[in-house]
Amino acid sequence: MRWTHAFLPTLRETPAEAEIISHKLLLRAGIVRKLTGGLYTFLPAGVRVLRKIETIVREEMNRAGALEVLMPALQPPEIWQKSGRYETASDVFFRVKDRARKEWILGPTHEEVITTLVADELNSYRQFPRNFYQIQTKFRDEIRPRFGLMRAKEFIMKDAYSFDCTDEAAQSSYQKMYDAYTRIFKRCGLKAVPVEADTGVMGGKFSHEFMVPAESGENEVIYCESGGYAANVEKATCKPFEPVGTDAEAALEVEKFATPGVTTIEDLAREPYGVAAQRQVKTLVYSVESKIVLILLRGDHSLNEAKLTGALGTAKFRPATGEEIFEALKAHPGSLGAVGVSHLPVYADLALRNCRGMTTGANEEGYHLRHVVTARDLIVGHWVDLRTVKAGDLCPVTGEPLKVRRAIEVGHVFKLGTKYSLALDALFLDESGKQQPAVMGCYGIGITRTLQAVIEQRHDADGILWPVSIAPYTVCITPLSMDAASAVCQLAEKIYADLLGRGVDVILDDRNDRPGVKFKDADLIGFPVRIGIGEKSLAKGEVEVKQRGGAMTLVKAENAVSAVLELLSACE
RNA sequence: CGGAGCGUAGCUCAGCCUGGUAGAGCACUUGCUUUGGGAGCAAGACGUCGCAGGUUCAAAUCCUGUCGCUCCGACCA
Repeated sequence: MRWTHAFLPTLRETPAEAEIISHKLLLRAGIVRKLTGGLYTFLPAGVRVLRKIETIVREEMNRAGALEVLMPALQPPEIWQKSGRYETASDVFFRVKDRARKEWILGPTHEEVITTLVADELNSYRQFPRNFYQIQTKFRDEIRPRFGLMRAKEFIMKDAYSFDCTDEAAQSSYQKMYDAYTRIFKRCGLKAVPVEADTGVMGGKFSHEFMVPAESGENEVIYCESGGYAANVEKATCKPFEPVGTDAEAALEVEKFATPGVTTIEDLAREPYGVAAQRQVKTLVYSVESKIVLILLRGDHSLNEAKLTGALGTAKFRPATGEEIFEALKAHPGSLGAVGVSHLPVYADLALRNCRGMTTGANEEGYHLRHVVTARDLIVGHWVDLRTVKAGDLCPVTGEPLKVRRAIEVGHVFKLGTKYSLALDALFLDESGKQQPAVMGCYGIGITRTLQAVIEQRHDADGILWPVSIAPYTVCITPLSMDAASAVCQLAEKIYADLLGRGVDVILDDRNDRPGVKFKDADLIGFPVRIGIGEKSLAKGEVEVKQRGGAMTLVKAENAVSAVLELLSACE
């Protein structure tokens, strides 16, 4: 490609709309342009990167035995009603109506579609296992699109769906995808780490997210430096806490004491009371599908709503209002407690188990209760893990202190089980002639998000550092004169032709611009290798071969092509 | 949906407080010079100041409404 023929509109200044570095570089390097919030046009260079990522994904999916299909973006609401997600996922739907005023959904994902296909086409255990994948534009009515391609209304996703006859076979399908993902991100030049993840509204047994560590990431990952444990904060657990209190305290009776004006954990922790937060029981009141539920945590711990969703079996909950709380406990927030409460369901975090000498609200303004023994004084219906793990907690595997960092989710693998196959009748006859539901898994990669994540992870002060595998062009030739008669220009043309002949994605910067402009643009766009041809070095028969972000070497002009080919293969 | 900020040339922004002929830098066009890290000089083109009302002799500027964008939060496979 000749630069003058390519369309590479680089920006010297950063558009005001971009906040994070990858978003700024997407715009400055001429990869995308915004149409409106959450909707982007991919410019030619962006399309080239996108296609290369897709090619890597296709190669690895095919290698793992998956088969490519292409499903409609437009979906009928009926299949969503059948799966039960018409309600639970409705917030993300873009809906459209046809001329007969029938409603359609722009697909946010495709479990319902693929399961419908499988229900029709696969009827015998002999036809399994199967894994179908597609690369498709998905539509989600995000509450707040942000950071360019990171969270958009419309984005390109690779999703794969596996169907197996047994749980063990499904496990093996899951592992194949997990391994394929590891290879895909590596080939894209990304350091992505698999972490244990919450399954959320997808449902299912367990899942892993592939995370790219980045300050701008929207997720928090809890990890152990030993490498033995990593999980999304929504899912993360830690080594169990030792119960608070002593055997002597177990014998003390509950005692009400005056705490005028005390309404927070911090108030009670201060003098004159001096009750350490970990000695307190925090009482939260939630409205769960219109019913009031109490949630208890240690005073120094905080609630993890993802875990609460799992414990309750529904995501339809919210903190109760002041009126609801008063109606339920005849007390206001600040003095709440669960001692003696038997008329409401109580969910308590495991860290409270067998604690003694605890203090909690008395359900009476200005009073608290001390010497509370959780096993004796609380009527707990459900002991569950409800706590948000934080840095410094101990690793459940090694016992080392855990750390936390932010990350971008680029891939997610789920073991779904039979939720969708049962709902949408993806049944088959097993060897004994018995009808069984297919065991499913689903596996997503955000293609457009991956593109941006690469930039987020690979850049310097001058611009992007594309890996050879997905760079829009792998080699940029920068002649410092465009006088057609000059030796510089003629050599540049010769090397350009040679590299093209070798199948290299090469771009020749044939603009009649000053060298500074060419260097800045090449660095900004981030071609992995640049060949500089100028009169000075050419006088000695040499050209410059420079790796983006790396060293520059002088090579004999006649060896330039082989030197570049060698460099490219060393990069892969 | 709550909070904050911003909408003026293709881009970055000034002007607004204190109403009075629409500005700068970069980019663009033409010419000359320049040519190893975003050149210089000269000439030129580019705007219904987001939109709609209102106040006023007069509105980019003041008031009201509205739309859009960005950030924070809630939310989110």
